[in-house]
Amino acid sequence: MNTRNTIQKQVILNAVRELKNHPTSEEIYNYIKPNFPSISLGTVYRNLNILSENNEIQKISVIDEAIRFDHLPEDHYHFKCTKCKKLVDLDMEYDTSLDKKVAEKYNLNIIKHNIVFDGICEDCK
Amino acid sequence: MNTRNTIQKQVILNAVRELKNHPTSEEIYNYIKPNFPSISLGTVYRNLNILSENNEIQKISVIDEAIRFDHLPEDHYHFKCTKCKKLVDLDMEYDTSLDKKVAEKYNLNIIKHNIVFDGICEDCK
DNA sequence: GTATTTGCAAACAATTTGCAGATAT
DNA sequence: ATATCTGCAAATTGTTTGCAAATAC
Repeated sequence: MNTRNTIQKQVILNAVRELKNHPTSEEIYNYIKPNFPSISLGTVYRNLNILSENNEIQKISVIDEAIRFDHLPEDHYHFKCTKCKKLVDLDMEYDTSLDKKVAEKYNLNIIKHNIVFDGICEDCK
Repeated sequence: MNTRNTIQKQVILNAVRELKNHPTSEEIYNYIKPNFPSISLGTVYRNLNILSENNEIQKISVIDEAIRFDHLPEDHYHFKCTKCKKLVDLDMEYDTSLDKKVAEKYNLNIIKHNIVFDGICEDCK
């Protein structure tokens, strides 16, 4: 947590926030590069990991794709179009009762849950 | 779908079923190797992809880990221990009303959803 | 008989890492 | 002043692929 506030880190966090829709590390790098040509891909990877460990952004893993990053730090659900592969944040209430239910039924300490809906988006219908 | 029934494919499917707890490709390869020394890792990867395309097994992607394989072909929920990284099938009903709710609210064709609960398992408490 | 699959090795893609110099505190 | 971070390149990890020989149908 002893993490310094470098220009690179700020630029990377801004990029994730500006791109919004779950970019990969590579996409973030390409977005930044024109305005900050000296930045290196390694630095992007390192900072994305730090930012997600510090819960400023979230990592999302998608089957057969590179890791994606979500600018929203709080828990929420996602929709993924199986055709165009687009990933979308869903604006619906996080259901804490699910965590409680599973915790009781299986005697586990539940921290949170994630839901990903698969289907076809409006554009691909 | 024009897929031949080779010994390798049978052995690989059996391995996933016997290992049960969501092995990686590498783990499946290592499990098979002693009894079938000529098998190659490439063949394991190829067949795991074919088997999951044919819905005989499922792919699961876990953050910061290799793809894992689930011997259960039908939809179900998972628990992941954030300490020991163990992934567990949860025996609870699949909630189709969630799919309906999202489909209506966002005007999407929903095929299915996945839920992964994060927390600490009994062994790690 | 022939199209698919295999084993092998090389290629590829995504991510991490070691290091010497630069920078934040 | 010094511990952390950067850029760079090389290394590592997970996975795919091209090819000639083997095999399923």
